[in-house]
Amino acid sequence: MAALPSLYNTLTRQVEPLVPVRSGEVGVYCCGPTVYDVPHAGHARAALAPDLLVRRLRALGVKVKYVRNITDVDDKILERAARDGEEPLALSNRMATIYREQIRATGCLAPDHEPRVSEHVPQICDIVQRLVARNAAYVVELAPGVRDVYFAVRSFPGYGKLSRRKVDELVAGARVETNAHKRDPLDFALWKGAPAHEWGWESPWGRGRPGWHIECSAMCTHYLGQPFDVHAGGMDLIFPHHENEIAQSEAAYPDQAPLARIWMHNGFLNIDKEKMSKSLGNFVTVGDVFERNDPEALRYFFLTAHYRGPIQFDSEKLADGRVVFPGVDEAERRMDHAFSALLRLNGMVNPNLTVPAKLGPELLGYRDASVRAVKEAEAALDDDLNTSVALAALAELTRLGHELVDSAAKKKKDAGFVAGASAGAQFVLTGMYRIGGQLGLFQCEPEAYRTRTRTRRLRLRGLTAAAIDAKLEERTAARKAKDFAKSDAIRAELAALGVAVHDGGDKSDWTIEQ
RNA sequence: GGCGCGGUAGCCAAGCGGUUAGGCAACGGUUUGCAAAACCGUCACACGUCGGUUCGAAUCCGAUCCGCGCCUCCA
Repeated sequence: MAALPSLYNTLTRQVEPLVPVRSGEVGVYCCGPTVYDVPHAGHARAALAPDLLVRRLRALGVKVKYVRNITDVDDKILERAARDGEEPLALSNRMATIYREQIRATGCLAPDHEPRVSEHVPQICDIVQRLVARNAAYVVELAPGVRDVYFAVRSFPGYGKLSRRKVDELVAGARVETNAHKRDPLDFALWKGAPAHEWGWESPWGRGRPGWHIECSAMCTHYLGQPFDVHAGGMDLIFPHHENEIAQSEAAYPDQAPLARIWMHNGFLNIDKEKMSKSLGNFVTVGDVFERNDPEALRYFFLTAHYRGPIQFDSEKLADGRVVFPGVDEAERRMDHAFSALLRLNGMVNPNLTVPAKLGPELLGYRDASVRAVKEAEAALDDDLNTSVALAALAELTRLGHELVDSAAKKKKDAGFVAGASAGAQFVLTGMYRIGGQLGLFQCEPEAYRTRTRTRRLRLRGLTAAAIDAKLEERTAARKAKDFAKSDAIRAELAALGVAVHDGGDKSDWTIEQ
Protein backbone atom coordinates (compact mmCIF):
# COMPACT_ATOMS: atom_id res chain seq x y z
CA MET A 1 0.00 0.00 0.00
CA ALA A 2 1.08 3.53 -0.67
CA ALA A 3 2.54 5.51 2.20
CA LEU A 4 -0.07 7.20 4.33
CA PRO A 5 -0.17 10.95 4.90
CA SER A 6 1.82 12.61 7.64
CA LEU A 7 0.01 14.83 10.11
CA TYR A 8 0.94 17.29 12.79
CA ASN A 9 0.23 15.71 16.14
CA THR A 10 -0.55 18.07 18.99
CA LEU A 11 0.50 15.35 21.40
CA THR A 12 4.08 15.26 20.10
CA ARG A 13 4.13 18.73 18.55
CA GLN A 14 5.52 17.44 15.30
CA VAL A 15 4.50 16.14 11.92
CA GLU A 16 4.52 12.37 11.93
CA PRO A 17 3.38 9.60 9.61
CA LEU A 18 -0.04 8.17 10.26
CA VAL A 19 0.42 4.59 11.41
CA PRO A 20 -2.97 2.94 11.78
CA VAL A 21 -3.80 0.89 14.83
CA ARG A 22 -5.29 -1.70 12.49
CA SER A 23 -3.45 -1.98 9.20
CA GLY A 24 -5.34 -0.78 6.15
CA GLU A 25 -8.08 0.85 8.21
CA VAL A 26 -8.24 4.26 9.83
CA GLY A 27 -10.66 5.63 12.40
CA VAL A 28 -11.22 9.38 12.55
CA TYR A 29 -13.24 11.20 15.18
CA CYS A 30 -14.11 14.84 14.93
CA CYS A 31 -15.59 16.90 17.73
CA GLY A 32 -18.75 18.30 16.23
CA PRO A 33 -20.83 21.21 17.42
CA THR A 34 -23.08 21.83 20.37
CA VAL A 35 -26.30 22.47 18.53
CA TYR A 36 -28.01 25.32 20.34
CA ASP A 37 -27.83 27.64 17.35
CA VAL A 38 -27.09 27.64 13.62
CA PRO A 39 -23.49 26.94 12.62
CA HIS A 40 -21.11 29.83 12.02
CA ALA A 41 -18.24 29.97 9.55
CA GLY A 42 -15.82 28.65 12.15
CA HIS A 43 -17.81 25.43 12.46
CA ALA A 44 -17.54 24.97 8.72
CA ARG A 45 -13.80 25.38 8.92
CA ALA A 46 -13.48 22.86 11.75
CA ALA A 47 -15.25 20.19 9.72
CA LEU A 48 -12.81 20.70 6.85
CA ALA A 49 -9.50 19.28 8.10
CA PRO A 50 -10.84 15.84 9.05
CA ASP A 51 -12.81 15.78 5.80
CA LEU A 52 -9.65 16.40 3.78
CA LEU A 53 -7.91 13.61 5.64
CA VAL A 54 -10.77 11.21 5.03
CA ARG A 55 -10.89 12.10 1.32
CA ARG A 56 -7.16 11.66 0.92
CA LEU A 57 -7.13 8.34 2.73
CA ARG A 58 -10.01 7.01 0.66
CA ALA A 59 -8.27 8.13 -2.52
CA LEU A 60 -5.33 6.03 -1.36
CA GLY A 61 -7.64 3.07 -1.02
CA VAL A 62 -7.65 3.06 2.76
CA LYS A 63 -10.79 2.00 4.54
CA VAL A 64 -11.88 4.85 6.78
CA LYS A 65 -14.47 5.03 9.49
CA TYR A 66 -15.33 8.66 10.08
CA VAL A 67 -17.31 9.71 13.13
CA ARG A 68 -18.42 13.23 13.92
CA ASN A 69 -20.59 13.75 16.96
CA ILE A 70 -23.45 16.08 17.70
CA THR A 71 -23.68 17.45 21.22
CA ASP A 72 -27.42 17.65 21.67
CA VAL A 73 -27.47 17.64 25.47
CA ASP A 74 -25.98 20.70 27.09
CA ASP A 75 -26.90 23.49 29.47
CA LYS A 76 -26.80 26.02 26.66
CA ILE A 77 -29.35 24.03 24.70
CA LEU A 78 -31.52 23.85 27.80
CA GLU A 79 -31.29 27.62 28.35
CA ARG A 80 -31.99 28.50 24.73
CA ALA A 81 -34.90 26.08 24.53
CA ALA A 82 -36.40 27.40 27.77
CA ARG A 83 -36.05 30.96 26.50
CA ASP A 84 -37.84 30.11 23.25
CA GLY A 85 -40.38 27.74 24.75
CA GLU A 86 -39.14 24.78 22.75
CA GLU A 87 -38.31 21.25 23.83
CA PRO A 88 -34.52 20.99 24.19
CA LEU A 89 -34.21 17.96 21.92
CA ALA A 90 -36.52 19.56 19.36
CA LEU A 91 -34.22 22.57 19.26
CA SER A 92 -31.05 20.53 19.03
CA ASN A 93 -32.57 18.27 16.40
CA ARG A 94 -33.55 21.25 14.30
CA MET A 95 -30.08 22.78 14.59
CA ALA A 96 -28.36 19.48 13.92
CA THR A 97 -30.25 19.17 10.65
CA ILE A 98 -29.15 22.64 9.56
CA TYR A 99 -25.59 21.85 10.57
CA ARG A 100 -25.55 18.61 8.64
CA GLU A 101 -26.97 20.19 5.49
CA GLN A 102 -24.77 23.27 5.51
CA ILE A 103 -21.58 21.37 6.23
CA ARG A 104 -22.45 18.94 3.47
CA ALA A 105 -22.95 21.91 1.15
CA THR A 106 -19.41 23.12 1.85
CA GLY A 107 -18.21 19.86 0.38
CA CYS A 108 -17.68 17.84 3.55
CA LEU A 109 -18.57 14.19 3.27
CA ALA A 110 -21.29 12.92 5.53
CA PRO A 111 -19.63 11.04 8.40
CA ASP A 112 -20.20 7.30 8.66
CA HIS A 113 -21.64 7.86 12.10
CA GLU A 114 -23.01 11.00 13.62
CA PRO A 115 -23.63 10.01 17.23
CA ARG A 116 -25.66 12.15 19.58
CA VAL A 117 -25.32 12.36 23.31
CA SER A 118 -29.02 11.75 23.83
CA GLU A 119 -28.66 8.37 22.14
CA HIS A 120 -25.54 7.28 24.03
CA VAL A 121 -26.40 7.80 27.67
CA PRO A 122 -25.89 4.07 28.46
CA GLN A 123 -22.35 4.15 27.01
CA ILE A 124 -21.64 7.29 29.00
CA CYS A 125 -22.91 5.70 32.21
CA ASP A 126 -20.70 2.67 31.55
CA ILE A 127 -17.51 4.63 31.42
CA VAL A 128 -18.47 6.76 34.40
CA GLN A 129 -19.21 3.63 36.42
CA ARG A 130 -15.88 2.23 35.43
CA LEU A 131 -14.11 5.39 36.56
CA VAL A 132 -15.92 5.34 39.88
CA ALA A 133 -15.00 1.68 40.36
CA ARG A 134 -11.36 2.48 39.66
CA ASN A 135 -11.39 5.42 42.12
CA ALA A 136 -10.71 7.88 39.32
CA ALA A 137 -14.08 9.46 39.98
CA TYR A 138 -16.30 10.04 43.01
CA VAL A 139 -19.98 10.54 43.69
CA VAL A 140 -21.33 13.47 45.68
CA GLU A 141 -24.87 13.49 47.00
CA LEU A 142 -26.42 16.93 46.59
CA ALA A 143 -29.92 16.08 47.82
CA PRO A 144 -31.66 12.81 48.41
CA GLY A 145 -31.43 10.93 45.09
CA VAL A 146 -29.62 13.75 43.31
CA ARG A 147 -25.93 13.09 42.78
CA ASP A 148 -23.03 14.54 40.85
CA VAL A 149 -20.05 12.51 39.72
CA TYR A 150 -16.64 14.16 39.37
CA PHE A 151 -13.44 13.06 37.79
CA ALA A 152 -10.49 13.19 40.20
CA VAL A 153 -7.91 14.95 38.08
CA ARG A 154 -4.99 14.27 40.41
CA SER A 155 -5.65 10.56 40.23
CA PHE A 156 -4.51 10.57 36.60
CA PRO A 157 -0.75 11.07 36.40
CA GLY A 158 -0.71 11.93 32.71
CA TYR A 159 -3.01 14.91 33.12
CA GLY A 160 -1.71 17.82 31.05
CA LYS A 161 0.23 15.83 28.49
CA LEU A 162 -1.74 17.12 25.51
CA SER A 163 -1.88 20.79 26.47
CA ARG A 164 1.52 20.73 28.22
CA ARG A 165 0.13 22.12 31.39
CA LYS A 166 1.16 21.26 34.92
CA VAL A 167 -1.56 20.49 37.38
CA ASP A 168 -0.13 22.74 40.08
CA GLU A 169 0.14 25.67 37.71
CA LEU A 170 -3.48 25.26 36.74
CA VAL A 171 -4.45 25.68 40.37
CA ALA A 172 -2.26 28.76 40.66
CA GLY A 173 -4.10 30.23 37.68
CA ALA A 174 -7.16 30.19 39.94
CA ARG A 175 -9.50 30.47 36.99
CA VAL A 176 -11.04 27.14 37.74
CA GLU A 177 -14.64 26.76 38.67
CA THR A 178 -15.16 26.73 42.38
CA ASN A 179 -17.67 24.26 43.61
CA ALA A 180 -18.09 23.21 47.19
CA HIS A 181 -18.83 19.64 46.17
CA LYS A 182 -15.56 19.04 44.41
CA ARG A 183 -12.69 17.54 46.33
CA ASP A 184 -10.25 19.47 44.18
CA PRO A 185 -10.91 22.63 42.21
CA LEU A 186 -9.51 20.97 39.07
CA ASP A 187 -12.00 18.12 39.13
CA PHE A 188 -14.69 18.28 36.50
CA ALA A 189 -18.20 16.86 36.27
CA LEU A 190 -18.85 13.54 34.58
CA TRP A 191 -22.48 13.49 35.57
CA LYS A 192 -24.62 16.32 36.81
CA GLY A 193 -27.59 15.41 38.95
CA ALA A 194 -30.93 16.97 38.11
CA PRO A 195 -34.19 17.07 40.04
CA ALA A 196 -37.13 15.06 38.73
CA HIS A 197 -38.82 17.91 36.88
CA GLU A 198 -35.69 18.85 34.95
CA TRP A 199 -34.41 17.57 31.61
CA GLY A 200 -32.48 14.40 32.26
CA TRP A 201 -31.94 10.67 32.05
CA GLU A 202 -31.96 7.95 34.64
CA SER A 203 -28.57 6.69 35.70
CA PRO A 204 -26.96 4.64 38.47
CA TRP A 205 -26.68 7.99 40.34
CA GLY A 206 -30.22 9.05 39.82
CA ARG A 207 -31.63 11.45 37.30
CA GLY A 208 -29.27 13.82 35.56
CA ARG A 209 -27.28 14.77 32.49
CA PRO A 210 -23.80 13.87 31.36
CA GLY A 211 -20.92 16.34 31.59
CA TRP A 212 -19.52 17.72 28.38
CA HIS A 213 -16.21 15.89 28.19
CA ILE A 214 -17.37 12.38 28.96
CA GLU A 215 -19.70 12.15 25.95
CA CYS A 216 -16.82 12.27 23.50
CA SER A 217 -14.86 9.67 25.43
CA ALA A 218 -17.86 7.39 25.36
CA MET A 219 -18.84 7.94 21.74
CA CYS A 220 -15.46 7.91 20.05
CA THR A 221 -14.45 4.62 21.57
CA HIS A 222 -17.90 3.14 21.08
CA TYR A 223 -17.51 3.52 17.32
CA LEU A 224 -13.75 3.36 16.85
CA GLY A 225 -12.44 1.30 19.73
CA GLN A 226 -9.54 2.26 21.94
CA PRO A 227 -6.95 3.17 20.94
CA PHE A 228 -7.97 4.66 17.62
CA ASP A 229 -6.14 6.70 15.00
CA VAL A 230 -7.06 10.35 14.66
CA HIS A 231 -9.00 12.68 16.92
CA ALA A 232 -9.75 16.10 15.45
CA GLY A 233 -11.22 19.35 16.66
CA GLY A 234 -10.68 23.07 17.02
CA MET A 235 -7.61 24.35 18.82
CA ASP A 236 -9.70 25.73 21.64
CA LEU A 237 -10.66 22.20 22.54
CA ILE A 238 -7.11 21.17 23.43
CA PHE A 239 -7.70 22.39 26.95
CA PRO A 240 -9.69 21.37 28.79
CA HIS A 241 -11.92 19.26 26.54
CA HIS A 242 -9.41 16.96 24.88
CA GLU A 243 -7.14 16.88 27.90
CA ASN A 244 -10.11 15.67 29.90
CA GLU A 245 -11.12 13.14 27.28
CA ILE A 246 -7.66 11.63 27.44
CA ALA A 247 -7.76 11.53 31.23
CA GLN A 248 -11.18 9.85 31.33
CA SER A 249 -10.57 7.26 28.66
CA GLU A 250 -7.06 6.36 29.67
CA ALA A 251 -7.99 6.20 33.33
CA ALA A 252 -10.93 3.95 32.49
CA TYR A 253 -8.88 1.69 30.22
CA PRO A 254 -5.20 2.11 31.13
CA ASP A 255 -4.15 -0.97 29.21
CA GLN A 256 -5.67 0.50 26.05
CA ALA A 257 -3.87 3.83 26.16
CA PRO A 258 -3.50 6.11 24.36
CA LEU A 259 -7.05 7.12 23.56
CA ALA A 260 -5.98 8.38 20.12
CA ARG A 261 -2.65 8.29 18.36
CA ILE A 262 -2.86 11.58 16.54
CA TRP A 263 -4.59 14.70 17.76
CA MET A 264 -5.16 17.17 15.00
CA HIS A 265 -6.39 20.68 15.71
CA ASN A 266 -7.47 23.31 13.27
CA GLY A 267 -6.74 27.01 13.68
CA PHE A 268 -9.35 29.66 14.12
CA LEU A 269 -11.28 31.75 11.80
CA ASN A 270 -10.79 35.36 12.81
CA ILE A 271 -13.02 38.22 11.98
CA ASP A 272 -11.45 41.66 12.22
CA LYS A 273 -8.35 40.16 13.82
CA GLU A 274 -10.42 38.58 16.54
CA LYS A 275 -11.50 35.04 17.07
CA MET A 276 -14.98 34.52 15.76
CA SER A 277 -17.16 33.13 18.47
CA LYS A 278 -20.65 33.20 19.77
CA SER A 279 -19.63 34.70 23.08
CA LEU A 280 -17.99 37.66 21.36
CA GLY A 281 -21.08 38.14 19.23
CA ASN A 282 -19.02 38.74 16.11
CA PHE A 283 -19.90 35.60 14.22
CA VAL A 284 -20.94 35.19 10.64
CA THR A 285 -23.17 32.19 10.15
CA VAL A 286 -22.74 29.70 7.35
CA GLY A 287 -26.16 30.83 6.20
CA ASP A 288 -24.92 34.44 5.99
CA VAL A 289 -22.11 33.29 3.72
CA PHE A 290 -24.41 31.20 1.54
CA GLU A 291 -26.61 34.24 1.04
CA ARG A 292 -23.71 36.01 -0.64
CA ASN A 293 -21.36 33.34 -1.90
CA ASP A 294 -21.31 29.89 -3.37
CA PRO A 295 -20.64 27.05 -0.90
CA GLU A 296 -17.72 25.92 -3.07
CA ALA A 297 -16.24 29.39 -2.81
CA LEU A 298 -16.33 29.17 0.98
CA ARG A 299 -14.50 25.88 0.80
CA TYR A 300 -11.93 27.25 -1.64
CA PHE A 301 -11.41 30.18 0.69
CA PHE A 302 -10.64 27.83 3.58
CA LEU A 303 -8.30 25.81 1.38
CA THR A 304 -6.13 28.83 0.55
CA ALA A 305 -4.68 28.77 4.06
CA HIS A 306 -3.19 25.87 5.97
CA TYR A 307 -5.70 24.28 8.34
CA ARG A 308 -3.57 24.83 11.44
CA GLY A 309 -3.02 28.52 10.93
CA PRO A 310 -5.55 31.25 11.50
CA ILE A 311 -7.59 32.53 8.61
CA GLN A 312 -8.87 36.06 8.27
CA PHE A 313 -12.54 36.22 7.48
CA ASP A 314 -13.31 39.85 6.83
CA SER A 315 -16.52 41.52 5.94
CA GLU A 316 -16.92 44.83 4.23
CA LYS A 317 -19.87 47.11 3.83
CA LEU A 318 -20.18 48.54 0.33
CA ALA A 319 -21.40 52.00 -0.50
CA ASP A 320 -24.70 50.54 -1.70
CA GLY A 321 -25.21 48.90 1.66
CA ARG A 322 -24.37 45.37 0.57
CA VAL A 323 -22.21 43.41 3.01
CA VAL A 324 -19.58 41.34 1.25
CA PHE A 325 -16.84 38.95 2.27
CA PRO A 326 -13.87 40.00 0.11
CA GLY A 327 -11.80 36.89 0.78
CA VAL A 328 -14.63 34.58 -0.19
CA ASP A 329 -15.39 36.75 -3.20
CA GLU A 330 -11.84 36.26 -4.41
CA ALA A 331 -12.17 32.53 -3.85
CA GLU A 332 -15.39 32.58 -5.82
CA ARG A 333 -13.64 34.22 -8.76
CA ARG A 334 -11.15 31.35 -8.64
CA MET A 335 -14.02 28.89 -8.67
CA ASP A 336 -15.53 30.72 -11.63
CA HIS A 337 -12.21 30.40 -13.41
CA ALA A 338 -11.88 26.69 -12.64
CA PHE A 339 -15.47 25.80 -13.45
CA SER A 340 -15.29 27.71 -16.71
CA ALA A 341 -12.20 25.68 -17.64
CA LEU A 342 -14.14 22.50 -16.90
CA LEU A 343 -17.03 23.72 -18.99
CA ARG A 344 -14.82 24.63 -21.94
CA LEU A 345 -12.89 21.37 -21.73
CA ASN A 346 -16.10 19.36 -21.55
CA GLY A 347 -17.18 21.10 -24.71
CA MET A 348 -14.02 19.92 -26.44
CA VAL A 349 -14.31 16.28 -25.56
CA ASN A 350 -15.79 14.66 -28.62
CA PRO A 351 -16.79 11.04 -28.12
CA ASN A 352 -17.25 10.59 -31.88
CA LEU A 353 -13.63 11.32 -32.61
CA THR A 354 -11.22 8.46 -32.42
CA VAL A 355 -8.26 9.33 -30.27
CA PRO A 356 -5.15 9.13 -32.41
CA ALA A 357 -2.97 6.17 -31.60
CA LYS A 358 0.04 8.43 -31.45
CA LEU A 359 -0.26 11.82 -29.81
CA GLY A 360 2.03 14.60 -30.87
CA PRO A 361 4.53 15.99 -28.40
CA GLU A 362 2.31 18.98 -27.77
CA LEU A 363 -0.56 16.84 -26.53
CA LEU A 364 1.71 14.52 -24.63
CA GLY A 365 2.79 17.66 -22.81
CA TYR A 366 -0.75 18.11 -21.55
CA ARG A 367 -0.85 14.55 -20.35
CA ASP A 368 2.47 14.88 -18.53
CA ALA A 369 1.51 18.19 -16.98
CA SER A 370 -1.72 16.69 -15.75
CA VAL A 371 0.01 13.72 -14.19
CA ARG A 372 2.60 16.01 -12.61
CA ALA A 373 -0.01 18.36 -11.15
CA VAL A 374 -1.87 15.46 -9.57
CA LYS A 375 1.35 14.12 -8.07
CA GLU A 376 2.24 17.52 -6.66
CA ALA A 377 -1.18 18.02 -5.17
CA GLU A 378 -1.22 14.57 -3.59
CA ALA A 379 2.28 14.97 -2.18
CA ALA A 380 1.23 18.30 -0.70
CA LEU A 381 -1.86 16.78 0.90
CA ASP A 382 0.25 13.97 2.32
CA ASP A 383 2.43 16.57 3.99
CA ASP A 384 0.04 17.61 6.75
CA LEU A 385 -2.74 18.57 4.33
CA ASN A 386 -0.95 21.40 2.57
CA THR A 387 -3.99 22.56 0.65
CA SER A 388 -2.39 25.79 -0.43
CA VAL A 389 0.16 23.94 -2.52
CA ALA A 390 -2.48 21.52 -3.80
CA LEU A 391 -4.51 24.52 -4.91
CA ALA A 392 -1.49 25.90 -6.77
CA ALA A 393 -1.27 22.61 -8.69
CA LEU A 394 -4.97 22.86 -9.49
CA ALA A 395 -4.54 26.45 -10.66
CA GLU A 396 -1.73 25.33 -12.95
CA LEU A 397 -3.98 22.69 -14.53
CA THR A 398 -6.83 25.13 -14.83
CA ARG A 399 -4.59 27.55 -16.66
CA LEU A 400 -3.42 24.74 -18.91
CA GLY A 401 -7.00 23.76 -19.65
CA HIS A 402 -7.90 27.26 -20.79
CA GLU A 403 -4.73 27.39 -22.85
CA LEU A 404 -5.61 24.12 -24.57
CA VAL A 405 -9.07 25.36 -25.46
CA ASP A 406 -7.56 28.58 -26.79
CA SER A 407 -5.03 26.82 -28.97
CA ALA A 408 -7.62 24.37 -30.28
CA ALA A 409 -9.76 27.33 -31.30
CA LYS A 410 -6.82 28.81 -33.14
CA LYS A 411 -6.09 25.56 -34.94
CA LYS A 412 -9.64 24.51 -35.66
CA LYS A 413 -8.84 23.83 -39.29
CA ASP A 414 -6.20 21.32 -38.31
CA ALA A 415 -8.39 18.21 -38.00
CA GLY A 416 -5.57 16.13 -36.59
CA PHE A 417 -4.94 18.55 -33.77
CA VAL A 418 -8.62 18.92 -32.97
CA ALA A 419 -9.04 15.17 -32.69
CA GLY A 420 -5.99 14.98 -30.48
CA ALA A 421 -7.05 17.99 -28.48
CA SER A 422 -10.12 16.07 -27.43
CA ALA A 423 -7.76 13.58 -25.83
CA GLY A 424 -5.73 16.44 -24.34
CA ALA A 425 -8.90 17.83 -22.81
CA GLN A 426 -9.58 14.45 -21.27
CA PHE A 427 -6.15 14.45 -19.66
CA VAL A 428 -6.62 17.88 -18.15
CA LEU A 429 -10.17 17.12 -17.02
CA THR A 430 -9.04 13.92 -15.35
CA GLY A 431 -6.31 15.76 -13.50
CA MET A 432 -8.56 18.59 -12.41
CA TYR A 433 -11.24 16.25 -11.14
CA ARG A 434 -8.69 14.07 -9.43
CA ILE A 435 -7.26 17.01 -7.47
CA GLY A 436 -10.63 18.68 -7.02
CA GLY A 437 -12.14 15.48 -5.70
CA GLN A 438 -9.54 15.17 -2.99
CA LEU A 439 -10.01 18.79 -2.04
CA GLY A 440 -13.76 18.41 -2.04
CA LEU A 441 -14.20 20.88 -4.89
CA PHE A 442 -16.28 20.49 -8.08
CA GLN A 443 -19.18 18.96 -6.19
CA CYS A 444 -21.58 19.85 -8.97
CA GLU A 445 -21.57 20.05 -12.76
CA PRO A 446 -20.09 23.24 -14.23
CA GLU A 447 -23.47 24.13 -15.74
CA ALA A 448 -25.14 23.81 -12.38
CA TYR A 449 -22.48 25.99 -10.80
CA ARG A 450 -22.96 28.64 -13.43
CA THR A 451 -26.71 28.57 -13.05
CA ARG A 452 -26.78 28.80 -9.31
CA THR A 453 -24.11 31.50 -9.01
CA ARG A 454 -25.86 33.52 -11.71
CA THR A 455 -29.20 33.17 -9.98
CA ARG A 456 -27.78 34.23 -6.66
CA ARG A 457 -25.89 37.21 -8.07
CA LEU A 458 -28.95 38.43 -9.92
CA ARG A 459 -30.91 38.30 -6.71
CA LEU A 460 -28.19 40.11 -4.75
CA ARG A 461 -28.06 42.86 -7.33
CA GLY A 462 -31.80 43.04 -7.75
CA LEU A 463 -31.66 42.16 -11.44
CA THR A 464 -33.44 39.68 -13.66
CA ALA A 465 -32.02 37.62 -16.50
CA ALA A 466 -34.95 38.66 -18.67
CA ALA A 467 -34.16 42.34 -18.30
CA ILE A 468 -30.51 41.74 -19.16
CA ASP A 469 -31.40 39.56 -22.14
CA ALA A 470 -33.72 42.29 -23.42
CA LYS A 471 -30.91 44.85 -23.20
CA LEU A 472 -28.62 42.44 -24.95
CA GLU A 473 -31.03 41.93 -27.82
CA GLU A 474 -31.27 45.66 -28.25
CA ARG A 475 -27.49 45.81 -28.31
CA THR A 476 -27.16 42.96 -30.79
CA ALA A 477 -29.48 44.81 -33.15
CA ALA A 478 -27.37 47.94 -32.78
CA ARG A 479 -24.22 45.98 -33.51
CA LYS A 480 -25.73 44.46 -36.61
CA ALA A 481 -26.53 47.96 -37.76
CA LYS A 482 -22.92 48.95 -36.94
CA ASP A 483 -24.28 51.45 -34.43
CA PHE A 484 -21.31 50.99 -32.13
CA ALA A 485 -22.02 54.12 -30.11
CA LYS A 486 -25.34 52.68 -29.00
CA SER A 487 -23.88 49.22 -28.54
CA ASP A 488 -21.11 50.56 -26.31
CA ALA A 489 -23.55 52.66 -24.34
CA ILE A 490 -25.62 49.59 -23.55
CA ARG A 491 -22.55 47.68 -22.54
CA ALA A 492 -21.47 50.50 -20.22
CA GLU A 493 -24.94 50.56 -18.73
CA LEU A 494 -24.83 46.83 -18.05
CA ALA A 495 -21.26 47.05 -16.75
CA ALA A 496 -22.41 49.60 -14.18
CA LEU A 497 -24.83 46.94 -12.93
CA GLY A 498 -22.04 44.38 -12.62
CA VAL A 499 -22.91 42.63 -15.86
CA ALA A 500 -20.11 41.98 -18.34
CA VAL A 501 -21.03 41.37 -21.96
CA HIS A 502 -19.02 38.90 -24.00
CA ASP A 503 -19.25 39.14 -27.76
CA GLY A 504 -18.68 36.00 -29.72
CA GLY A 505 -19.31 36.01 -33.46
CA ASP A 506 -22.93 36.85 -34.11
CA LYS A 507 -24.25 36.36 -30.62
CA SER A 508 -23.36 37.72 -27.24
CA ASP A 509 -23.41 36.25 -23.76
CA TRP A 510 -23.09 37.83 -20.35
CA THR A 511 -21.74 37.08 -16.93
CA ILE A 512 -22.54 38.78 -13.69
CA GLU A 513 -20.05 39.74 -11.02
CA GLN A 514 -20.21 38.74 -7.43
C1' G B 1 2.26 34.46 35.27
C1' G B 2 2.04 29.49 32.39
C1' C B 3 1.37 27.06 27.49
C1' G B 4 1.31 28.01 22.26
C1' C B 5 0.97 30.39 17.27
C1' G B 6 2.34 34.05 13.81
C1' G B 7 5.07 38.53 11.48
C1' U B 8 7.08 36.69 3.55
C1' A B 9 6.83 41.92 -2.15
C1' G B 10 0.32 46.74 -2.64
C1' C B 11 -3.01 42.51 -0.50
C1' C B 12 -3.97 37.05 0.61
C1' A B 13 -0.74 32.95 1.22
C1' A B 14 2.99 28.43 0.53
C1' G B 15 8.03 27.32 1.41
C1' C B 16 11.27 26.25 6.60
C1' G B 17 19.42 25.42 4.82
C1' G B 18 21.27 26.22 -1.80
C1' U B 19 17.19 25.45 -7.43
C1' U B 20 9.69 29.21 -10.08
C1' A B 21 5.20 28.58 -4.99
C1' G B 22 0.25 30.04 -6.23
C1' G B 23 -3.61 33.68 -6.27
C1' C B 24 -5.63 38.86 -6.17
C1' A B 25 -4.70 43.93 -7.58
C1' A B 26 -1.91 47.10 -10.98
C1' C B 27 0.57 47.81 -15.65
C1' G B 28 2.13 46.09 -20.77
C1' G B 29 0.94 42.53 -24.78
C1' U B 30 -1.95 38.63 -27.92
C1' U B 31 -7.16 38.76 -29.22
C1' U B 32 -11.46 42.25 -30.23
C1' G B 33 -15.18 47.19 -34.25
C1' C B 34 -14.24 48.71 -28.98
C1' A B 35 -14.50 45.52 -24.85
C1' A B 36 -15.00 41.16 -21.78
C1' A B 37 -13.23 36.29 -21.09
C1' A B 38 -8.80 33.47 -21.89
C1' C B 39 -3.59 33.34 -22.56
C1' C B 40 1.60 35.65 -22.31
C1' G B 41 4.79 39.19 -19.75
C1' U B 42 6.13 42.89 -15.79
C1' C B 43 5.74 44.21 -10.64
C1' A B 44 9.20 39.68 -7.55
C1' C B 45 16.79 38.50 -5.84
C1' A B 46 10.12 39.73 -0.63
C1' C B 47 10.86 37.15 3.90
C1' G B 48 9.63 42.18 11.66
C1' U B 49 14.54 44.05 13.96
C1' C B 50 19.61 43.12 15.73
C1' G B 51 23.40 39.65 16.34
C1' G B 52 25.42 34.56 15.57
C1' U B 53 26.30 29.53 13.09
C1' U B 54 27.38 28.19 7.84
C1' C B 55 30.84 28.09 1.62
C1' G B 56 25.56 29.58 1.61
C1' A B 57 19.69 31.48 5.95
C1' A B 58 13.17 33.67 4.75
C1' U B 59 14.61 28.69 6.42
C1' C B 60 19.09 26.87 12.15
C1' C B 61 20.62 29.45 17.13
C1' G B 62 20.29 33.78 20.55
C1' A B 63 18.24 38.42 21.77
C1' U B 64 14.50 41.87 20.79
C1' C B 65 9.96 44.41 18.96
C1' C B 66 5.02 43.77 17.37
C1' G B 67 0.24 40.93 16.67
C1' C B 68 -2.85 36.84 18.17
C1' G B 69 -4.80 32.45 20.74
C1' C B 70 -5.51 29.14 25.00
C1' C B 71 -5.29 28.79 30.46
C1' U B 72 -13.62 29.79 31.89
C1' C B 73 -18.36 27.79 27.57
C1' C B 74 -16.34 27.87 22.54
C1' A B 75 -14.74 24.56 16.26
